[in-house]
Amino acid sequence: MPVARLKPTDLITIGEVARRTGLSVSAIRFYEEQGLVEPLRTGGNQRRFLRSDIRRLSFILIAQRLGLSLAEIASALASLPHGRTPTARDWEAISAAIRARLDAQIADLVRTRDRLDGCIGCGCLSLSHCAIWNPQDALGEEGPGARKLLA
Amino acid sequence: MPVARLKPTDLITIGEVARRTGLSVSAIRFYEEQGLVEPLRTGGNQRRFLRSDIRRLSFILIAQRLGLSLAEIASALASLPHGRTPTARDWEAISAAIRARLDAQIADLVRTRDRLDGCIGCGCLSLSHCAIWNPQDALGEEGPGARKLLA
DNA sequence: TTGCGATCTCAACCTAACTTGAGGTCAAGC
DNA sequence: GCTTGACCTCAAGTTAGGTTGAGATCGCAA
Repeated sequence: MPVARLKPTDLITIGEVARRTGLSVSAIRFYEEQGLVEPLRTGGNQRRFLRSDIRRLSFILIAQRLGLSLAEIASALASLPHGRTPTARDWEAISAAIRARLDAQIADLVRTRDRLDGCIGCGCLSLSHCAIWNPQDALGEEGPGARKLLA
Repeated sequence: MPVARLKPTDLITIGEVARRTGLSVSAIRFYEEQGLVEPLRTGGNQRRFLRSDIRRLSFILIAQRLGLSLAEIASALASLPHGRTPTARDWEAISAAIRARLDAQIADLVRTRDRLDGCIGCGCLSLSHCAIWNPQDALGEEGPGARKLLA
């Protein structure tokens, strides 16, 4: 089977990629530095991207939007064959993990909100018996570990 | 009316405050630097906290937990009479705002999750008609502005 | 009065995700 | 062939929320 040759028109400059993805040029360069994309180079050392890179970058934006860090996205992409942009099947696997994460975040926020509501109602602050001031259970974790609240 | 004198036993060292709040000593110093607490000083320049400072710090922890930045917390506390720790009434006002914020966050996450579910089901990635790849409406904002997704 | 743990200040470092600037090169149109 | 806008690299800066370390001082208790 003949391998399709790269027509010059298939190669996209970084500015064009930026325009099409909404990313800044510097962000794209940064993503390359992080190993998230690997553009080709011209003889003059300028980056040239493939169409699939745009999808790849869009995927990164979405995954980021869903709460993954660049490091996590990188490792998700790294598990795919070199240079491949996720297919539907890949996406299914990745998204299942993301889904679990979203569920947890939502549950956590809802729990917090309920607690807050209770607190507004009870008008405490007199402390020592307020759910939000005195959370026994793990209130999720987004900082450096849970903190004891209240002296 | 006689002003209550500060008995030495009412003054708390930073280490003690750390123990009682679960904060690190360095975090407490950092909070002072940010204007969130204003401990007294001994003749030897060591910090001495009031009991109310512990509540104040606990309030900070809770507000942080609820998603406020230190800057926001600072401005919330700044609107109170100098050095006062929020009372139930203050708390009610502040928490109403926080509540709205939580609601928005939850709604956003739920919307995202639903979208993700649709996407898993539709098995797309062929793009151009996928809700998550093509979000028209504002997908919330936690970065430097919304991005166009998809080329 | 001496020992020593707790504190002090100040500066530097940390992560994440980028941006900004300086100084230099590429490439396409006229 | 020249101009000009787009690109290049590399270093440093940014924000948030702190931590870490050095070197000096406090203050309580024996």
